[in-house]
Amino acid sequence: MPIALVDCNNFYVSCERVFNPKIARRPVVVLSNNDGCIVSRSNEAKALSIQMGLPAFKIERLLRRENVAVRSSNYALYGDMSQRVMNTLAHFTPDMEVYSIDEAFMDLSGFARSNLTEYGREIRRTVGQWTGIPVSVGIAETKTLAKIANRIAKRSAKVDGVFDLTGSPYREKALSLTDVGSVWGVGRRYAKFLRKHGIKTALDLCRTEDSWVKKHMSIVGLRMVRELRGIPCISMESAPPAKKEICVSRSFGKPVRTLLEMQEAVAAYTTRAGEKLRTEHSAAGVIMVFMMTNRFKDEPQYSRSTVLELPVQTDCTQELIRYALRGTEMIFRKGYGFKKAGVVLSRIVPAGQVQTDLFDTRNRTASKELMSALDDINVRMGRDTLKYAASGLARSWKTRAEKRSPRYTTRWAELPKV
DNA sequence: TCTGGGGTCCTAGGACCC
DNA sequence: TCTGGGGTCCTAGGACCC
Repeated sequence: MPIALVDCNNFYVSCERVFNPKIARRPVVVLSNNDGCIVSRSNEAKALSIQMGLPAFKIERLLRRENVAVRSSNYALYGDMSQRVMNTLAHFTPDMEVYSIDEAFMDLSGFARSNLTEYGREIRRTVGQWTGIPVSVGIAETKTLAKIANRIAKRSAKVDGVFDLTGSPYREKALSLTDVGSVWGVGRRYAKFLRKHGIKTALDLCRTEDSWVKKHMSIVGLRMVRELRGIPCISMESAPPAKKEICVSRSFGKPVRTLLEMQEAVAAYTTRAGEKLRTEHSAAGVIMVFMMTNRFKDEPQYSRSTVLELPVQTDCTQELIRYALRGTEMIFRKGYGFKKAGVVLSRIVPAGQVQTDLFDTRNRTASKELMSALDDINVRMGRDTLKYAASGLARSWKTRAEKRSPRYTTRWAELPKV
């Protein structure tokens, strides 16, 4: 059962380049929210040894000296480009799993008899032509091996972006060239632990005894090792399961010091969480609010959260905000400079299976109609066209994004001009 | 001045039940 | 001296992913 992993190269940077060919040859980086850390790098930027996740302010001089193009994150653009890529991929197989914003697994079972490398090249060519985004394709018997094949496809100049490992005599060779820390499912902690026990490559891990793996890395680790041996243990998920938690949190553009500002921010995050909840057609029974100071600053620290139970599971923003504001008031303390806050919705059920309450006084039909009218308008006219006053107008705490490119594909006013 | 955001799964241990 | 056995449910914490 061959599986392909298609992964966009340097995805955020590639999106920026599609609409701005001038930066096609320059080193480019994209920053996280608040223009904080490096989250995407062009190959030229990687060649300058700019590390993933590095705070941008620490390498300001280097960025200037090397004439690196720096962009804020533009999620509206990346989300839309991602959809275009996924729509394109859907032409090539009936069975695929969108794994993240820039990756998809594709079941190629029906194509086992054809030349998979050739098919991979066609996928790559088509995505490039239709969207402008360069992708790499790795093909193998399991997801974990497809990940490794993809990594080789990206790195080796010889294979030109497509690498098929199915039934390959090179599997052992490929595994021996893969650092154990690069295996899908091995994070920093496990990598350190494994190296300490002399397991340095994917091949070493592949040859480790089941019982040892199970004991030290649980059933999850065992699945991973089996996958390395070519035994599929992680299946394709064509429809994403409903979310069990919905979290919206942000760092503030500047420290928040007053309860009013904090409540505005929490109300705004709750609004977003409610929107997510409704696109899932779900309702939540619990809301958690949290806030924290800046742990990198040598200042008094404070971090707290509180959990509020809703009397009836709901998807109504108004109701969620009321509880969120109450929670905010409970845990807010004056005298601190807050850096970040957020809300987490949980105990989530399908909206149609809400457990009703005999003493419930709310008019649920009316609020349902209100929410769907609100969502309609905001989808059609742009986010926050209508918003709750509780989320504030000035929004002094807003996330910084000083170098954001236009939202070329999702706002009429920002369409590229030719 | 300046350090991201959003998820999932598994396990151990406690509470509780008979 | 000596204090059962087996099960479920829930939560916190730890690991991972992008």
